[in-house]
Amino acid sequence: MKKQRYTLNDVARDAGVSYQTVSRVINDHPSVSPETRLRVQEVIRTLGYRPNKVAKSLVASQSNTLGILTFGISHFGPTQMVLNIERAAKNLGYDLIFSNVGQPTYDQISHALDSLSGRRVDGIISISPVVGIAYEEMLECCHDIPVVLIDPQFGLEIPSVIVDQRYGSRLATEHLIELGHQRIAEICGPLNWFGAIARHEQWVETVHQAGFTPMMSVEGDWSALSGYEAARRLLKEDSHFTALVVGNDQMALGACYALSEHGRRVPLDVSIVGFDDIPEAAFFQPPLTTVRQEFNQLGDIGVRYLLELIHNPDTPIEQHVLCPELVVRKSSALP
Amino acid sequence: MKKQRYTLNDVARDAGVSYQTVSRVINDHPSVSPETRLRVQEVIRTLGYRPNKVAKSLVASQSNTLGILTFGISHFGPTQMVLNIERAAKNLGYDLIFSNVGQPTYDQISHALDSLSGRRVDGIISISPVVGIAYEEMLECCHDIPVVLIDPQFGLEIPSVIVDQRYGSRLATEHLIELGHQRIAEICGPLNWFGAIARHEQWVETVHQAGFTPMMSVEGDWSALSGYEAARRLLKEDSHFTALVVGNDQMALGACYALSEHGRRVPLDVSIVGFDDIPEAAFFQPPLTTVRQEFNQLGDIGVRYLLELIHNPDTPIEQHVLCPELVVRKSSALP
DNA sequence: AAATAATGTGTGAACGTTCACATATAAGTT
DNA sequence: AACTTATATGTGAACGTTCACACATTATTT
Repeated sequence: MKKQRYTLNDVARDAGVSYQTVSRVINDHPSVSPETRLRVQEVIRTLGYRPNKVAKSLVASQSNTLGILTFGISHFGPTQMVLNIERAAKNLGYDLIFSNVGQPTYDQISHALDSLSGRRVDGIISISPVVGIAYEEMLECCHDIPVVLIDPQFGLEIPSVIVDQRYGSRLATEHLIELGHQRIAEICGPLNWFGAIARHEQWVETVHQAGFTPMMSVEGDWSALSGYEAARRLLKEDSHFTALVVGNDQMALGACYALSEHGRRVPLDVSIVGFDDIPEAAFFQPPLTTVRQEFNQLGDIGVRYLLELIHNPDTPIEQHVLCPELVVRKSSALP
Repeated sequence: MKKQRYTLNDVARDAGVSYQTVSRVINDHPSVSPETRLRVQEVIRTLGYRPNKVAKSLVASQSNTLGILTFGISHFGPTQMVLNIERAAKNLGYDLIFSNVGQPTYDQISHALDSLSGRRVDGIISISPVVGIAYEEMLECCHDIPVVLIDPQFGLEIPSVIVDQRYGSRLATEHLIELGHQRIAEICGPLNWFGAIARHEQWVETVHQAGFTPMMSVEGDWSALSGYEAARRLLKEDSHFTALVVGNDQMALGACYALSEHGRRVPLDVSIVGFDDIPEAAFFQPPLTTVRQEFNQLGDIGVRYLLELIHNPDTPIEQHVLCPELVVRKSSALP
């Protein structure tokens, strides 16, 4: 009943050669005569034989598999990156084992890494924008498997790819200041995210540098709902702002809604700048001025870097930095 | 330099037992004396030994791995499902190999399936809302690996989990008709998606059943941009509609934008109903009336069903059907 | 003509596990 | 005292590959 899985030996028997010859055919080894090669290929086709990659991995002690570790991919950025990483990996002959971690606790992370390490992945790419465990502890769990971090803390001596969040935040805030805004409030992302911290700190700094005082800042969780609630709190407690820097586009949407609920028009009464440039941002009402991050590139570069590390352990450790860019639309205007 | 990977034998040597005993300790086999067990566990800890799952898979000819096949997860639904499937699988001790297929062509799909099958995944869960290859061909590629389809065509004798799209579409259209709308247009999803087809057909049917004639229908690609463009075409070519059924929430956002650009107010001049209930939909302006789909449940049920099929091949083949539900907000009103 | 090189093919071992046994000791039963 | 049963441990084989060789055969050089 159960359909038999064929092996090298089955093919070898049918083709009248040894298993080694079949192996050579599969791996495109040159020293096989054209006739034999053809005959073997024919048998492979008729039998529907597929090489067992598990066995291959065992003997080669490399799996042609990459592990990807994420900390919640419900957000736009991580999702995009997972997709791009998968594509980049597939193009280079690697499969992807996907592991998401609900809470960035030591236990959960080390368990996930153990699992990947047990599967003998050749490398791990970790989308770790969250304050979780120290990189050293992470490496500990991975033993000698190379790891590339995406979007971790800025300035670490770790193989990683990051977006210059401070630069992006400065772009957003300076844009508002140049328009003439002086009373700028903020809705920031969860402050256990490196990116959220960096943007928040830079917002404070940029406002100060312009000679003004930062107004109130409320923390959201990236969701539109939290943006809505944050904006309501802002309106209640420190409502004289004329501009609002928001940690991502979804929260900006929620904030817009809260503002219009209170009769504050965007951008006439309040200017708003978001972050990410999700595809929908251009169709918000009004279309959202935002800071674009090239998530696709992040993923691509990350995979490429990881493969370099795998194939040559002496690849220098560095932090690839990408620059975000300001996209001006209609949600920001003169005060 | 290269850190040695330890094996059963290394642990056995250090603990002064045979490799088999170590194996027993790892697999919680009962017949190991408490002292020996403790001693072995101690050695495992100090050595930092991790069992090689590749070797285990080889001998057990099962990998504790599930393959997940997607056809573009940039959309909200698939993304949610991948996350949930991963969580459900992890809870049950399975890892996930993630494979995304750019274009649903036979070559790409069969290549992806070959790859999964070569990795000896125990089962495959395919988020296949797209007219791709026939299920029979798919099974062909998978040999005897169980497959569960998520969101495929309705009414097939295939292990699958689907949302009753026709029911959802009827909900949306009837809601508009009950409000008094007679001239209802549509922006549908790409018509190579089963869900888009079902919703479209049901829209036509429901409008007819009410005694009216369906107005123009334009096809989008699920993106807000395509919704915008579709609405503009609608406004240009058949503009007397008072209501609009849109294939998903993103396109609805784009459509709203196009309408307000043309001075048509939502819902005063045109009512709009979307699909999906993405978390942002409640914060559109106006908040979007939409049909909610429980993507989380889809994933959960899919995994559970797949595992049943894996453990008991005689599990009856069925199509789990989930019902969507209408969420009425402010984008729909009396004409 | 003999020595060397290139080509095609086959053999044994290894990768790190688990499975099916075999064995040894201790404990319980007739 | 002799048989059965239970417990704890060890041994050989197997999973399906690849690697490092060894061995023919043919082609090329000296």
